[in-house]
Amino acid sequence: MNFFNDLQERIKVALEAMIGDGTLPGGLDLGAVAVEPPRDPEHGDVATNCALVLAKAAKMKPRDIAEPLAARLAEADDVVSADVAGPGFLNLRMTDGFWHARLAEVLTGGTEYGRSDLGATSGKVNVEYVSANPTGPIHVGHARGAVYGDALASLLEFSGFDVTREFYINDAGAQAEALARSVHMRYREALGEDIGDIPSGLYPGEYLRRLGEDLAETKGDAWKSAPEGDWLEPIRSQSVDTMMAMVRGDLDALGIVHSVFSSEMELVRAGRVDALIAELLGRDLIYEGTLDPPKGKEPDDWEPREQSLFRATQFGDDVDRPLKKSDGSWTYFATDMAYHEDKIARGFETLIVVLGADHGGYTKRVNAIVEALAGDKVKMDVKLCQMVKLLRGGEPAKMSKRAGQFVTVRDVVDEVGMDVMRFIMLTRRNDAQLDFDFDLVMEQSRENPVFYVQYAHARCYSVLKKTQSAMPDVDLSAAALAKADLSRLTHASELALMKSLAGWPRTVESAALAHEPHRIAFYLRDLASHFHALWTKGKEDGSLRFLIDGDTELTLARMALVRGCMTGLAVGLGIIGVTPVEELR
RNA sequence: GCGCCCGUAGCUCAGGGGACAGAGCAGCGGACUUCUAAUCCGCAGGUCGGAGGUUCGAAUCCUCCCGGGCGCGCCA
Repeated sequence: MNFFNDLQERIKVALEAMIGDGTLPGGLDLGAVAVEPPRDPEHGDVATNCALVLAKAAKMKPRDIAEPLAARLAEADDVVSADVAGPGFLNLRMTDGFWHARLAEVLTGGTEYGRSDLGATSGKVNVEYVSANPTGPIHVGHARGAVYGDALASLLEFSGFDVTREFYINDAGAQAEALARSVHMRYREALGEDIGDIPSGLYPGEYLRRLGEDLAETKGDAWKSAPEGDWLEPIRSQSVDTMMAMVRGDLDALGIVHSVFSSEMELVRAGRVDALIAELLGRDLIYEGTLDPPKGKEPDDWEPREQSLFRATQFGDDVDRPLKKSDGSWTYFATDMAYHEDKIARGFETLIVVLGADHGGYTKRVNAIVEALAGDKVKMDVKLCQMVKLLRGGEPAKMSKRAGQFVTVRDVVDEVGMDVMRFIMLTRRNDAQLDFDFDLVMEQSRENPVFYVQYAHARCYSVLKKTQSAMPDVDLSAAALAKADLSRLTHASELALMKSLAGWPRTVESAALAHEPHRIAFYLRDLASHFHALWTKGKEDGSLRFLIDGDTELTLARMALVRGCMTGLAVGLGIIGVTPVEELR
């Protein structure tokens, strides 16, 4: 369906024919031949650099390759012209009929338009995202990674990859214990004790009060002054479960559902960390050694300590990494090694991990793990999402009503809605910082991309509805419109819209391969722009309106274009999880 | 000190080996009184942070420098 691929095939066939008749020497590598939209639409519809790429190996001037190739390609019925330009580019211009055929594909494709089997042979893909500590509600800072990961997973699925959406629960570390201690304090509080301020290092959030109260109800004062060893584990376990239920609820408010939740604690309990470390010891990838303190930022309490270290430097990391804390428990890194080993054992061939930018320093480490465990058999891609700056009235929004609290995803979704939250999070590349302006995102104007795109979709819906009531007898279903006489669509603005729609499969493919779902959001804004332009043309020139009294045939052709556009918008919005609304309030 | 990310129009950002570097906002000038008003068109705006290098060709790849962000054992 990606017509650039089809044309690439045609060009290769033509090149091979030229090799066959001696115009070109044999043995050329056609792999570097690119077929893509020219930067400047004035140059044509499709451009290829093949003459430039092949010139050296063929020992020919680019033009001597491009001109006979152009002559061959120009013979095709759907090619208007094939011109050699600039240093040796070959530009193709396609007939209107070619674009009409693309529009028909949109209509017959429907919600599947642009779906491909691109990833069918790539093996299983694991997308791990959010993976927030189960110690409280989801913070707005997590939302970007959540939306990014979710949209990326959808994008990959749409492109034929076998995708698993995974959440890693960090329930075995010090944070989970701090949660348990915090809940224990709330429990004592519920029993009437004056606990004063929650000590630093513990979680002061009000949301833990309820857990303390529940404990007081079920346990009475049994754990009130009992030693920590009696209650730490049961409270940890129970609190993590409660927090995870809350986290899932928060994610649900964002329209995000993971299919696999992996528990760090379960890996530890199943002995997976010990087993892996034994294996790595056997491979001499773990040794006893002492680390130097980091230069330039030496911690005050640094004590040289001989400990077990993983030879991460053999796999591109900057230093070897410790496996045990001084209290004997595993470091985060040690259990994460076991977690990645587990993912690999489950048969994933591509691992994508979405992290906040503040975890950037972890990238090399996790790459080192995967390389050590799977070599180049498993591809690892750590995606960092930069921070989101919340703005209100141009000023930084208050991140806290009071110290210790934070803006939750739930708060923001309640205020602006899921669609706005999701779309805005994809209006920047993941590695660029993002401003989230509460005033702007609620505005109904062109400046607000969510509104702009949804408005285009609503306009499509509206004009179809209007036409149906004006012409009750016509069939405006996609299947019927695909058979309309599309040759009536000849205006430059109509063709521009069809070309934009025809570019969708290529956009999806490239976004999927690059792991960049923001390209979908940018595409949608561009598609919407073409539609709005055509709409306004109809206001300036009555003959360009979609609904033409007395010319049912033309009206049907234009309805096909409108429905095609609506389909394109809906499919794209679907991938990023935004509702294609039928009307605006 | 070291590592990673970023530096593109006044502002916010696309483009990540190809042709004259694009869009939105802000500025200026127009169109549209409606198939839902919030839409559209045009003008103006640039040493792609700087300097070298690779290449037929560099905003894009490499090296160094400058500037900003993040991180740098027993947090995750």
